[in-house]
Amino acid sequence: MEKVRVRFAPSPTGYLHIGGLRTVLFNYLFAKHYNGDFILRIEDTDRSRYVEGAFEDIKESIKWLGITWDEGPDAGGDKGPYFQSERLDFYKKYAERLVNEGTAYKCFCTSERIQEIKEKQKASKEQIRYDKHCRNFSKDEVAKNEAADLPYVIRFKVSEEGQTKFEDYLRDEVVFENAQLDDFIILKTDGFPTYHLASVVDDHLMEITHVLRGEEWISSTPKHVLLYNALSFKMPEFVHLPVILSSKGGKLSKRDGATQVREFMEKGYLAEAMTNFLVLLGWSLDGSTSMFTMQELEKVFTLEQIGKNSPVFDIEKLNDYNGKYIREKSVKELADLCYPYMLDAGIVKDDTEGTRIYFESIMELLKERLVLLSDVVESAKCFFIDKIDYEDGSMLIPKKTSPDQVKSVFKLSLEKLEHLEDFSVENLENSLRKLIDELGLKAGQIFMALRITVTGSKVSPGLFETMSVLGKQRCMARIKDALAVLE
RNA sequence: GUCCCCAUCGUCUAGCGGUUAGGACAUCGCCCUCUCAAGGCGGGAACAGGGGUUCAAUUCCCCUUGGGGAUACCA
Repeated sequence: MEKVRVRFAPSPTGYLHIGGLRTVLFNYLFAKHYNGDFILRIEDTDRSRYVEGAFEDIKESIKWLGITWDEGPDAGGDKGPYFQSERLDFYKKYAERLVNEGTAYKCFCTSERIQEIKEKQKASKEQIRYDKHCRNFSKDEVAKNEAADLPYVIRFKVSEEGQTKFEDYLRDEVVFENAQLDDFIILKTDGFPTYHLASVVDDHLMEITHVLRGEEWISSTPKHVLLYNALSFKMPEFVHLPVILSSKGGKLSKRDGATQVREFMEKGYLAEAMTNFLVLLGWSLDGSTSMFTMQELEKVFTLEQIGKNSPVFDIEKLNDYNGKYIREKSVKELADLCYPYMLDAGIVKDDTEGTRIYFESIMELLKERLVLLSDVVESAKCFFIDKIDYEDGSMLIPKKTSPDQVKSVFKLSLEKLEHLEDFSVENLENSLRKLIDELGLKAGQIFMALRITVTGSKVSPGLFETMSVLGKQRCMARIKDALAVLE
């Protein structure tokens, strides 16, 4: 088997979409599985849609998963350049060759004229397509237009009969009637190629063996096939990956929440979770294995197990993965990952060793409870703030408990804690449980009152663990504060 | 409208003619328990419909329906 060479060819017209990242993953895994090359090529042939920063974002998003490209921007390679805007001569050469051979022609129609016929066709409910006005110009007519310096595009001359077919790896033969195809443009007025020409020429020149791309390309593949044949290029294997759908129907869009890779990074999704989630969107090993490392995936990933139905993006599942991978991290790793969120939120101001150590002890408690790294801000806040707002104090009184009972518990707790030298989880639990026994109260209620006192929330890690981490000073101060509010 | 693709629990999927149709997420119940998680145990939940082919169809073929995609001098 010849060496596998695949490419991911994004256009820098926006930040990388989550669906694009999946395409990257599939390409990469396929290449690595067969010891092949993964190439990154930038399809910047639409100057009007260029978005500043998109190129950087695409690179960063890919690298986030730990994926690198063997050839492409920054990596180099002997099939470059890897920006299509720097390869204009190639496209021009091939376009002209097609014109000379009579399989393409110059079209001098103005966009106004095209617009006009389109509207007419729309009104009479005809198929919308080019009317082939310039298709059969005589040499003289063409020469006259050229002499007049009229701007032109180059169109591919599609046969009016017959069919164009190709093999798609996932769905066998796909057939299109040529009559359905338009005389599509391959070179624009500005001398830039359209996607069709550019990708075919580049895939050939870069010796791409397999084209793994989104399913939305199926309907333009016959155009590519026509080009491959006209240019006598060897056809790559086509693998059209089903697109990721929204749970609300249709393509994944902003209305579904995050769609850009960047947003997931910022919210604190782990690359491991994203990789796992994404690879299982349309691929499965055996229907039961659900956690893979990148290395394992490289070993087991093959095309045979790719499904052909469009999967729905299920954020719940991604969240589940994220929680699982968070729990697999060491406390140290997790603390490093979470600390920037604390800094960003302004909850911790410094990055001293002391704060770090304190933060790690907090992470020990939060580890089991985080879904997103960014959740740390809300959960860890109470460990850093100076005062907790108890409002009018009513939040401190659990159901079926009187204010007096709470007050006496607080007072007695203070006494007990005062004498507690070692604020260990064990000591805290022993002494507080003993206190409740002595008073003949229900543990749940009292612990809840203390929890709210100490954390300001009804939800927290274990009370004794939390108090132990907070330390004697803070706990006592907060109970005193709470007591003051109740008095 | 036209063309193309797809079709197993709510979701991701296993299944590649004969299975009590399996797993995961979500959901529900129970256990653990100071709340919330995590964890453990258990429950409900699917072959879109109709024709064929076959001794036998979830599985192969056709139609219908449903969903998706494409219809640009965008990729």
